[in-house]
Amino acid sequence: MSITTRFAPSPTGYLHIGGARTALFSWLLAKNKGGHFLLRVEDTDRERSTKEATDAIIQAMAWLDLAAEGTAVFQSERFDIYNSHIDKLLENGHAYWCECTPEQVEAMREKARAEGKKPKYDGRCRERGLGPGAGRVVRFKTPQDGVTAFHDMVKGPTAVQNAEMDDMILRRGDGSPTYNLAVVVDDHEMGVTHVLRGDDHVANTPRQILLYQAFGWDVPDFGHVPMILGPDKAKLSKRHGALSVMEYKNMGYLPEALVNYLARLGWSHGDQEIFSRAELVELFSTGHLGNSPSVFDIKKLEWLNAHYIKEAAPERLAALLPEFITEPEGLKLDPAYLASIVPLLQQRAKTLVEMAEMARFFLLPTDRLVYDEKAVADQLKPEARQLLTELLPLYEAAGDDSDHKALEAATQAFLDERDLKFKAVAQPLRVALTGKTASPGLFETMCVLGKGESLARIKRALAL
RNA sequence: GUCCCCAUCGUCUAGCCUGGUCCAGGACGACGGCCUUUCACGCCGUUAACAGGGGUUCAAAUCCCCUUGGGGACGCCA
Repeated sequence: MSITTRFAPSPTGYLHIGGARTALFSWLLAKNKGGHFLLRVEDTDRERSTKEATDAIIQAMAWLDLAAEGTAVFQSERFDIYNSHIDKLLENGHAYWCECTPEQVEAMREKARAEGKKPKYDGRCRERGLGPGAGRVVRFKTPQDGVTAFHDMVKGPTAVQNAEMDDMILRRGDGSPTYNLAVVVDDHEMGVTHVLRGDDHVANTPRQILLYQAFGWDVPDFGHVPMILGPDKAKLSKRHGALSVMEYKNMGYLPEALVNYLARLGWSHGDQEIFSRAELVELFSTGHLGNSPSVFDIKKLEWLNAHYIKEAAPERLAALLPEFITEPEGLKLDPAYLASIVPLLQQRAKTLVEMAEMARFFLLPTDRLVYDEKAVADQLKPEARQLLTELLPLYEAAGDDSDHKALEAATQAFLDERDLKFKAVAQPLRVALTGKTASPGLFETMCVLGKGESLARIKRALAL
């Protein structure tokens, strides 16, 4: 039998790391079983939900390649459906009208807290047989004894005393449905068979199961994924830095690196660290989801990103690079040129931001190349200048399409004649070509720059 | 406060269900080395954990209990 999973974010902000991970796990669970993955936007709270957030979430999921099937379900468009279901519960005696005000309920909770008990609504309208009325809410008649149990896909057998739960509100005073009601109705109507969500929802699960039972519906399988923590082991939050998935995009991470990292955070398959998307789909199972919270480690993400940068096609990276280049005016940014630079940087850059910085000296026209003062002072001393001057005709004589090996051989021969070590010219030449003391291989760099540009740079350096 | 959950190297984790093959394996990081025209890559090595205490057992990281520590939930938010 085919399964259906879903991701159900609330559009009150961007897609954050934790949400992205549950979306990924839900997506993987569906794909692993050849099932369906759906998206539902939980925007019943009109105050806090925005169109921008909805778009941002969908965009982030697309970036991670976690697209859902069909079009998203918007809860805000389904209030009539929820209300008709609430009516059914009212009719079959599983729900009742309550006229207590928020203040009164708060007072009850305070009282319970003061007595050292769990703060709950005390059920005082439960048997009053009230009908509809302005400002009145509909509450669920939670069984007062017994246990609600379920088998969590991640945590295993789980049970909650019904007495721990109070009579939750299903319909607010303004007529809008609440989260638990809407979720149950939608999951049922969307045919959701497996619900994978954050740990913070565990307490909702028994309430929702009670609703399924009141409706007489099949209960889906539930799984609760532990949270992601910051380096201080507290819940991951803004003060830990980037939370939004798209911020990682902007920091130069590749989507496959983030996906691999997230997959491995809380899930494992033996000792394997690197997973292609196909492997993830094939190997994923909820049985190997961990059940303790994990700390987000940017260093490991960086390592994975470096790995995927090395593996990526240069053309793809070249296409992504321009948006990371600061002050691009007057820079040489044509795709073919960028694609020739990228292979020299793939072994060196951990992010596209770094790659863009490293690429900069390639992109600047000769007259705008920035020479590091200390590098010039240290490396372009008179003897070094003399050598570069003598080297110039050698490079001028080289063919336009000389490969880097030929250039290196020519340089080596020049040095051999003078009984000099390679080191005698390496750093001076590097500074002349790049303005810096650190760069990709000299001759590869010269080949990418081209003969004309390389010569011009050496000449400019000699004139400094 | 009440209820629930969790607990292996600094971090992610394997192992735990089905006790012995674990003086606990892998990876990231850190540190050291090799390679080397710089920076990187790569390669090699070092570092470092079963939270504590009781049981059960011939044998416990693995099972049970307690303690401690951490987290979550208790909304007319989702």
